[in-house]
Amino acid sequence: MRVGRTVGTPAGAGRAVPRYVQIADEIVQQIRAGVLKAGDMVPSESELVERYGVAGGTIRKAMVEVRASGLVETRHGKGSIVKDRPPVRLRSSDRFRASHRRGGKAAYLAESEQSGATAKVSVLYIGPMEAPADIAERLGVDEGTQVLARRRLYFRNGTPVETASSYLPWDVVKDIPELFAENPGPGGIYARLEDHGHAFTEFVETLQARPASKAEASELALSPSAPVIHLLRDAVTEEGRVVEVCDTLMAADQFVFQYRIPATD
Amino acid sequence: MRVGRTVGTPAGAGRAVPRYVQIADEIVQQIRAGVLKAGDMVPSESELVERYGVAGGTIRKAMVEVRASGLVETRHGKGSIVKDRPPVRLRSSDRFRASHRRGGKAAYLAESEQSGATAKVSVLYIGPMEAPADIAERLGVDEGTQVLARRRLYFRNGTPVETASSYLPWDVVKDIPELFAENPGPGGIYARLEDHGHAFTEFVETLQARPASKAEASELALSPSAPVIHLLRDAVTEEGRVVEVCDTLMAADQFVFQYRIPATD
DNA sequence: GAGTGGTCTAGACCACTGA
DNA sequence: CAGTGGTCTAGACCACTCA
Repeated sequence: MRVGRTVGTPAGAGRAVPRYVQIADEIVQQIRAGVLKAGDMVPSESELVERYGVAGGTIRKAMVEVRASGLVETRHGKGSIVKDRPPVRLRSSDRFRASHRRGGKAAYLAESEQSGATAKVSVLYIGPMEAPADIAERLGVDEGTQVLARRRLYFRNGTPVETASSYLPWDVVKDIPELFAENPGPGGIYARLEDHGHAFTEFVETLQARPASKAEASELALSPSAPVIHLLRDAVTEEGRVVEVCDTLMAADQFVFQYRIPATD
Repeated sequence: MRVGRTVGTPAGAGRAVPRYVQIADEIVQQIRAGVLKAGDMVPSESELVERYGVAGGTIRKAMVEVRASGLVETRHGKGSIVKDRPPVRLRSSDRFRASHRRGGKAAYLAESEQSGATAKVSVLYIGPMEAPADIAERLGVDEGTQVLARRRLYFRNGTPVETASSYLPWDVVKDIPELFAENPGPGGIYARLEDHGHAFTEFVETLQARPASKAEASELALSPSAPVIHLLRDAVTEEGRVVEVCDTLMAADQFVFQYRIPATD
């Protein structure tokens, strides 16, 4: 099949930056400049083919780039829509201050109020579960031991931004009925644990950033391989016991993390 | 042009998972399983075309996926090589313990020793610089004010993993000649600052993950849009003054962060 | 059912690498 | 120079969305 480069510009020719990158940049610029506003539809691929006078595959690659910028969300039979600019949320280590719990605010809602965004929590599952290996190790129990799992999905302005799974040893939770409820009451589950004599000394958070898997991307409505933050938090009591492990996965573009590290020994 | 689906499996047909994803997964599995070891070349694209009996474009897309996994590095006229598995480095907030500084170890080398990897630091620039806006704000000086900048590039096993830029107000550094040296001596620059009466109360770290820009990707030898961690650290003294801001950019696949958060108020 | 994105093919031409 | 990855085309067929 004799094609393409008989007419027009040379294919991979003396051009430094590929055509599809140029096109992607132009589209991204239009969004940043406000020519395309949040909620607007990006022109359809066939329309872009016409406008730029290139083949469909080229537009296709350009749109992959545009999606990678995170400014756009594409849905199959519909098209691409310019996303609301994610007003990032500060996730401060201060959210674990004991006074917040005594003040009756759960960490999540306490923060959302500050930034003035609509927050929603959807409970996916609360109940017994066999502890996965990594969680079991952190809780100091054997793999497969029954623990209480609390899986939630957090929304912000209607879009899912975070999945969180808490795991607690059964002997810790069995006498605390609130921990089996969707809403554990003022101050959240940490406040309930404190009510029952579990005094915390520290929380240990471990984070890692990596590209989202396909499954994670669809759950958080991200473009595949957009960065996500995987965070594991151990809640440690005075006895040195880990009474909760919280495993959360976040859309990286939605969060900024802040930690205050005491300089004294 | 009548094509493809006259023979073999249907194109986008009743198949749930696209062929290129299947192929990508197979290749990734081979790497994870050790069939392809670190340093091995992945078969060339034309070889894969033959082996899987698909068109070049399909293999091409599969390889994009494989690259996104971060297990492979592709170079133009050469091919794709299986990367050394990044032995991730734990970046613990404990590295700022005062006892480490008094013990004479700089934070970076103190940690590298633990994990037994070859570390190298390359100094890119040490000298005066006009403070960029965000840095100036954190230091509490006007934008454009002269500050001391210390730009370094950190290597691990020969590959660059982190760029770090420290900024210090000029009045703080002008009497501390060690801060102008490539090697500021035992305990690093924080130890020198303490020697000169700057007692630290805390360090505040702010992190965000995002895809690397093209420029950052090339500086850190990453595939473009691989995730990076952008970390800003303020060093706060007893007087409440920020005497250093450290701006670092890290290849996300090389680091795990750990923070201990005191539960008491 | 018209329109949109998603997958795939077959083939051309280019740029880079290394013997 | 031969071999490899990178860009591009033109066109087919599919699945999803929505009126």
